[in-house]
This record gives sequence, structure tokens and C-alpha cells, in this order.
Amino acid sequence: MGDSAVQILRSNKLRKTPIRHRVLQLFIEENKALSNKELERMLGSVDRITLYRTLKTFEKNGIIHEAFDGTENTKYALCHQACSEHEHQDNHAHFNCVVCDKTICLDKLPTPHIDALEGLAIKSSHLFLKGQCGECMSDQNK
Amino acid sequence: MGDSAVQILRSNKLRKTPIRHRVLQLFIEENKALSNKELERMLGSVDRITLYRTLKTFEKNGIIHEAFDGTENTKYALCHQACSEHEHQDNHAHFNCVVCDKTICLDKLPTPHIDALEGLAIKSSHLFLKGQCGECMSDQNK
DNA sequence: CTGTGTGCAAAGGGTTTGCAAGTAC
DNA sequence: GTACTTGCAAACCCTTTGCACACAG
Repeated sequence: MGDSAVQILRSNKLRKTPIRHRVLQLFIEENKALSNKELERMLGSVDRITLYRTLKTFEKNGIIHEAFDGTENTKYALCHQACSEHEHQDNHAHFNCVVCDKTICLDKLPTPHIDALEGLAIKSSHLFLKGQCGECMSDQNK
Repeated sequence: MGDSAVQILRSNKLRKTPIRHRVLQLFIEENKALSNKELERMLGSVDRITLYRTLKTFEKNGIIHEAFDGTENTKYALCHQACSEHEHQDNHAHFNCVVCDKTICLDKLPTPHIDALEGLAIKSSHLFLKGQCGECMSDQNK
């Protein structure tokens, strides 16, 4: 359980460094999309640039995928299915809370599959929803 | 016809300045989403900062809407329906060509309407497709 | 030991803010 | 004339690049 981060690194032939291990564990524990800034805050003493590079490396290896949510802060989320290099399978929607800015994967809501349309060759589709998450709705009622 | 830019400005109670007029006309003529950078190039001699402010003003007035396309360059497109301030109605998908980076509105492809899901209150949904546009497919065959 | 990862400094690009001068009404 | 708009400078933030040192295998 606590070792799945290690397993992910090993199966991707990535060196097991403390930073990579901690970042991966955060993705596993938090179960939501995380931005560079959030990770920086959570990790405390890590170099910002190293984080950028860590995320790029994970993305290239298909460990995480970019979660488009219409905000300026690029967020990444753990790939649940097997994603190979340059072959991401994040065919699900994302939800972004406009109050707390949390972004989560909606694995059960697939993005529409469209092959062609009006003379366009469609390669991928991306869907994101915006609204209020359960916690922020509860807070509102206090 | 050539005056619709003027009409739009007037109906939004915005002063009719040369820059606003030219920017609006470009949106009307080009019929696609435009980024600050593209507008800058097309207009030639306009101050970049003024453009940013012009676009923000138009967006606030519901004249244009942000067209999410998964690229780093924020693009805006003309609102076809009547959008009021803070009440955008851009309930359609967008398409972004990964070759030429052109982004267009797919007015005929509505974004899915979802009210609630897994304890989330959904306010809006956004859908964008990526692929190759007709022109870039033709270029490829040359 | 060798190649990869990290940390720091610096640079690059997009976007915003402050302020004085110019312009629409 | 008054309020809004523009243009310029500077600042801000996010992200990338270069390079020397440190570390995993």
C-alpha cells in the first residue's frame, strides 16, 4: 500500500529519489488534481523548479495527466488506467470547484467520442465541469 | 453590415474608440477565436496592454467569451447569442487544431447539460476537441 | 564510476498595475 | 469639462534553461 509509489517508479524505470517518492505519495493520498503551487506548499522545502521537472517527467511516463479545469494553474492527476508514454488515456471529465479551486477526476463521466465533424479530424476530446463541491456547499450553510 | 461593430459597442454603452472598433471587426470577420498575440499581429501597431484591457472589457460585457482549447494562449471568441454581463451563454464546444493552433466555435455541438453529480453542484460545462482542421489536412497531402 | 536528479541563478513569456497624457461624449 | 481610454514603464507570476554539485544504481 505505502509502497505503490515505489512500484510505480520502478515499473517506469525511474530512479527512486525522495522527492519523486513524496510527490507520488501525495497524488495517491490526496486523490485529486494538484498544481505545482499546491505541491510546493504541501512539501514545504522543495525547490520549485525541481517540482516542475518532476511533474514533466511523470507526465511523459504516463504516471500523471494534465487535468484541464479552465483555471490558470496547471493541475495534474494520477492516471488510473495504464497510460503509456505519449499515449494518455485520460478519457474522463474533470470537475473544478469555483470556491476552493479543488479539481477532481470524474472517472465515471467519459468524454464524448467524436471521430470527425464538419471536415475536422478529431483526435481527442476534453470535458470539464465547474461548480461547487460538497464541502463548499456545507460551508455555505454554516 | 460593416456597422455591426458600432452597434455592439453602442448597445453595451461602450465608447467607440478606434481600437475597440478594429478589434471587434476582426472578431466578426475572422469568425474564429483569437488570442491577444494574434490580435497584436493583425493590428500591427497597437499596444499590447491596451489589447488585454480591451478584451477584458469585452468579456465583462458579454461581447466575447473565453474559448478554452487546452493551449496556454487564452483565446476569445465572439458571443453569438445574447450574453449579459457575468452571464455567458457559451454552451458550445470549441475545436483547436494542433497543427496551426486555430480555435473555432462548434455552435452545433452543445456542451453536456449536467445539474448534479456525486454530490457536486454543477454550474457550467466546457467541452473542447483537439485534432486537425481541414486546411492542415490538405497541406499534409501536398 | 556513470548517468541522472537536484538546487540555484537567471532568463523568458504572458499578464497586471500605476500613472500621466489623450480622447469620447 | 469630465470621465473613460490609451500608452508606456515597471512589476508580478509562472515556467523554462544552463550549469555545477550531489546522488542512485
